[in-house]
Parts: sequence; C-alpha cells; structure tokens
Amino acid sequence: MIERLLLKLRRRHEVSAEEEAVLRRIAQPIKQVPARTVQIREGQRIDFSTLLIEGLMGRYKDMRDGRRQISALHISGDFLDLHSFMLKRLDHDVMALTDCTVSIVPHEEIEWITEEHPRLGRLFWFETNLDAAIHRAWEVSLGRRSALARTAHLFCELYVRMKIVGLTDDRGYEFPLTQIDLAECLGLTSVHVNRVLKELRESGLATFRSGRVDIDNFEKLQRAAEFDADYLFVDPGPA
Amino acid sequence: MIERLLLKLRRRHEVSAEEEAVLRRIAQPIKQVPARTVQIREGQRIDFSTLLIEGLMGRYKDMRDGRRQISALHISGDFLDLHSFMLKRLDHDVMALTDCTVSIVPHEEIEWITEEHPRLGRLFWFETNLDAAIHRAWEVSLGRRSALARTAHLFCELYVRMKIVGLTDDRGYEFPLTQIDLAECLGLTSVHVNRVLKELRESGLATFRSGRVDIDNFEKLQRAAEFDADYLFVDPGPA
DNA sequence: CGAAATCTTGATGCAGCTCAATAAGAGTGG
DNA sequence: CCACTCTTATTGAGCTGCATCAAGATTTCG
Repeated sequence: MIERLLLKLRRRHEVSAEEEAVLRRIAQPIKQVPARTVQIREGQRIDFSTLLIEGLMGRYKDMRDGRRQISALHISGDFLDLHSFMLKRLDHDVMALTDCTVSIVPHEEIEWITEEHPRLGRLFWFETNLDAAIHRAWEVSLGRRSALARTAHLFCELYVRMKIVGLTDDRGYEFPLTQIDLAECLGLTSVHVNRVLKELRESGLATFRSGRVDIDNFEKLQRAAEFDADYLFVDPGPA
Repeated sequence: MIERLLLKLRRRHEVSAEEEAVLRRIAQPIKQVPARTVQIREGQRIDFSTLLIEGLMGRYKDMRDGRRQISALHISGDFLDLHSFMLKRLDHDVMALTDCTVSIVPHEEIEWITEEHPRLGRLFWFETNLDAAIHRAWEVSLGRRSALARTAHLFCELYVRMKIVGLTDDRGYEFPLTQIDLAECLGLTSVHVNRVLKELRESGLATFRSGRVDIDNFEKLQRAAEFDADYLFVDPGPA
C-alpha cells in the first residue's frame, strides 16, 4: 500500500529495508474517505498525519463570499499534514476531492520515528520543504502567469508528480477534478477555466476531459507554461 | 544580535538557556549585505543557512519577460533557507531588499544541532512549516483577494510579524520597500499599487509612505483584508 | 428515470494593465 | 552646494483579460 510513498521518497533519497519496514508498519490501519468529505477543519487540533494511498485531496481556504482557494493538491504517495506534527493545528481545511484511501498515522508514531529513525525523520522534513517549494511555484503562477499558462503549469506539475509515483501512461494521467476544482486551484472562475481548456485543446497542447489530462505535446505545453521542474527536486537521474 | 530570533522562537516554544547559548554561538560571524544584492541564485548548491539579523530580504522568481514575483518576505529574526538544509539548493533567488546584517550558519552546524539538540532541530522544522503556512496565505491572497484587500492583508501580516520581534511602535512599522517591491509581492503592477495605496490612505485604513506603514485603524484594515492571524501561529497569550 | 451538478457558450462589465508624461527624491561627481 | 542622472512616485487615458450574468446542453448519480 505504501509503494507510491516509497517511489516518491526513493526518487530523492535512499530508504533502507529497515526504514521501509518501519513505514509499512505505521501505515497499517487503512481507511476509506468518500469524495467531498472534509478531512480536517481549520483550527482543529490534530494529533495525526495522513498518508494518502489512493485518490486526490486538497487544502483550501473559504472566503466570506463563498469563493474558495485551493492552496495545495495531494496525490497518492503524499504524506499529508506532516507539518501538523509541528504546528498542532491547521490553518486551512483539507478535503477529499475524490474517493480516497488513507492511512492515519498518529503523531506519537512520527515522534517515535524522529527519535529512533532520525534519517526517516529528515525525510519527513524534506517532504514538508518540498510542499513549501510547490507553494512557492503556485504563488508565482497565481501572481504572474496568464490563465492559460497557469493551467498549463498545473498540468505539467502534476504530470511530473504523477509520473514519479507511476500514475502516468504515454498519453497523460487520470485527474478526476471538476472544472470548478481546477478553478479553485488556479484562482479563476470555472467559466474561464472552461474557455482556457478549450484553447489548450484547440492549440494542441493538452486535453482535459472526463477526469483525465492528456498531453498532446509536453515540450509545447512546458514552453507555454514557462515550466521548469527544478522546484520539484527530482534527482537528476534516469527519467 | 539574535534577540529577535529568540523573541520569535519563544513566542511559540520554550527555549532553554542552554539552547539559547547554542544559538548565540552559531550566530557568531556577522556579515553586511548591501541593499539589492542577490544573496543566493536559483539552483546554486548551498551549504549554509542565513540568520537575518537586520533588514529585509525577499525570495523571488524572475519570468522570461522580466516581470518578477516575490514569494516570501523575511524580516529581522527570521532564519532563512532552513529548508535548504534538506533541499541542498534553492528553487528561487534571494535578495537583500534593504541593507542587511546577517549571520551565515553552515549546514554542518545545523546538522550538529539536530543531533545534539533535537529540540532545537524541531524548532527549525517548525520555522520552515511556518514559512509554508505564510506561503499558503499568500496563495489565497494572490488567487482570491482584490488588489486592495491583498495589500491590506500584507500590511496586517507584517504588522503581526514585526510586532512579535519588537519592530512596531504605536503607529505602525518601518517597511522600507519601494512600490515596485510591493507590486512584486502582490502580483500587481507598481502603477496599480500606487493607486491602491492612495485608496488605503484616503479611506483611513493605512498609510504607506517614506518606507513606513502606519496603520490608521487595525480593525478596519483587518476587516478589509479578511485577515485572520491564525496562520501565523502566534500562541494565544498576552498580545 | 428524474434531479442535481457540471459543462458550454454568449453577452456584457470592470479591475487591473499598458502606455505615457510629469514630478519628486536620492545619489554622485565637480 | 549645485548640476546631472537615475530611480521612484504620481496621475491620466485607454485597453483587455478575466469576471459576471444568463441560459441551455450534457453528464452524473440516486
């Protein structure tokens, strides 16, 4: 069940057999979370982190007027809310965007790991730093990219992230979000997202349809997005 | 020299006398950095973190067309680039926005601290998580707030952060950025920032002039910004 | 199969951008 | 201390990318 987490970690660091065993053990109790379920509410004290085994989750903030901004997307293999180990509560809500399979890992376990397996503890720190790097990339997108480039950038990022954990095929990847969800990631309205998707499709860059992203031409998409995967810290190694 | 770092840390956690001594020791070599100096270039391998003792620094990304997005601002007492300890290189540039005084802390020292003073290591992890929380708040601003609310939000955030480290007075705080810098934080043009500042001033919310933010009415400013300081994880305690 | 959510497209509006020109500082060298 | 230059601030006029409003088409799901 934690194969994707291992793929993700090993893409950047060594993970010993012993450490792998530890991870397998703490990832034990498996839980199903139905789509559109709020997993964690802003401000709520939490004493666990979540290993996302299958599905998509998003962190978001609702505004007074009902609009929403998603500040992060998580995919299979992501260890969510590791930062809550230090922060003790979240500054935003977390929702399952699709049906999800998760494993709930008590902070005590993480505490224990940082003490007994400090190298693994470091990897957890790395993961939260990687999340922060992705936040910065999103800030740049939201602040300076056009709606088209921003959308293209998101598709590129998820292509790379999905590929690392083996969730791409030669055409693209499953990405079962609604256009409304996309709009909430991109700081746009769903109406405009719809037009942008049309343009991406018609100009042969990428096709978002029925919960999939199919990339027609990654080079072109990347150029349109001004995308540079460096911020994802994928080791320079075999692609 | 590290009084502001201590204020910041102690606002959220206990720091023992021994830990304080350790921090004082590693913060030893002091260096001046002139305004507008690029401290770290994107991609460059780095083996040190930076304790900002005095001044303002920003992380930013330049776009092909010359526009720029600042993704984070750092003030006195911030321990910059702690994340580089794990990431080993940065995904963006860092620049001194004003004349700065810094202390360069080799990663070896941080390594040593995480081993010998694990509680301090935890505090460093906390700091990087706090940076991430601020990133998320900026994403929400960039994605969903109007130019006015976004500017007001930034002024509120910095008021709280500056106050923690004792850099506010009863009117406001020193904030020697240009309107161009502000625009680069806010995802706006400097022309529009100028107009927004005028509106903030004329509606009695806040005045940005000659390198200072003066807050006319924090309540009103906060309401206009839809600002909620929770994401800064200031302990619920004496304000 | 019916209801609700999502998608799609058109028409129109406006927040923030671009272009432009002037004013006001802030260094710098003589 | 002034002349010169360069950067920053200010304001106006006009434009445009994305929002809003609206209405129908399609898909999803109970």
